[in-house]
Amino acid sequence: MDAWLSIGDVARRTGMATSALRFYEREGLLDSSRSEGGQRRYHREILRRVAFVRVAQTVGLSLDEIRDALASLPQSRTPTKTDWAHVSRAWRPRLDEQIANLERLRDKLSDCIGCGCLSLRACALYNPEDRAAVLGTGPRYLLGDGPSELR
Amino acid sequence: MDAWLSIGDVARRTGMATSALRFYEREGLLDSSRSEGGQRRYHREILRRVAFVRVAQTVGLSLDEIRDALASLPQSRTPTKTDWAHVSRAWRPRLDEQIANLERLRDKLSDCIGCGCLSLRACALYNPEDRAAVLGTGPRYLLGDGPSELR
DNA sequence: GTACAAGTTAAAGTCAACTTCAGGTCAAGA
DNA sequence: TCTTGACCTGAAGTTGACTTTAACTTGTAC
Repeated sequence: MDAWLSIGDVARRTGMATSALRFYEREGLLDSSRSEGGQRRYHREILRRVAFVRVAQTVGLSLDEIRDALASLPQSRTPTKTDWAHVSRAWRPRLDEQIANLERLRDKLSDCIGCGCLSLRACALYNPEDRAAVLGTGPRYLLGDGPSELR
Repeated sequence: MDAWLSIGDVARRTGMATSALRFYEREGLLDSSRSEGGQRRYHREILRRVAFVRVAQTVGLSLDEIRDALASLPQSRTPTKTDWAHVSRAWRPRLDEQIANLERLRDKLSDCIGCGCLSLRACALYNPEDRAAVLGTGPRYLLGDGPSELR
């Protein structure tokens, strides 16, 4: 029972594809040491880090934003639960805002379906401020389309 | 004051780029007749159709889904307000579900930030069912990044 | 000691929804 | 008539987050 994890181990335990783990490393989100032969060897701490990335994506952060968030963690020591809690606290208002946007959209929609207008600027729905109330740039996953092991 | 609209007219009046209008036509979302010289000539009805597409996108439908929705409109006659209202009525439960997903995510997040866990499957947040609660595949627009005229 | 699963890389491919480009043609006002 | 802006097409490019492929190397179980 070795102390390190191979990339396959991490993939199995996080549900990520190995290609995604390598990609995250290239993107500076993850780090690894290497075996003599050049294969990746991970510390268990990596599991929490991957979990953080996954959850952050679910909340709607881009990999760039996640990288920044990870960079704000203490470099000198292994992050504690408190450290993780601290960085993820910023997500809450973000979610609140997304919810509020959707609710406004829903309410307008109720009005506009009633009148059947949908007529460009006359209609409150046809408003660029509301665009991307729902969508953003982010992971391509749809429901039920996550990493294979969890499917 | 001609009865038809050129692609530029439609672009100005809907806020879409002409390239997007041509793209939608290739994708079977819009239709046009042609001038003698081969330029697109649109009926005023196109404006409502474009509005429908835009609003449907805001709600989170893919162009594929929008095409299907448009196909369900009466073919033989020009759609009435009631027809439009009918197809867009299906959006409401969709929005409700998106909002519910986000709210569940937010509540879990509150719990999990409290405990600072974020520890893979032990944590309620690390759950593929919740993936893409926030995001979907859709337009690349971000807030303030809509068609140029409306910017 | 050997087979074979698991790992390595760089580069190219995927997807959705468009935009941009190159190289032309059309149409409307002076 | 001429000029110039608007329009045409097909093909290639863009973005983010990955996956796939090809060609090769490592590590481990028997």
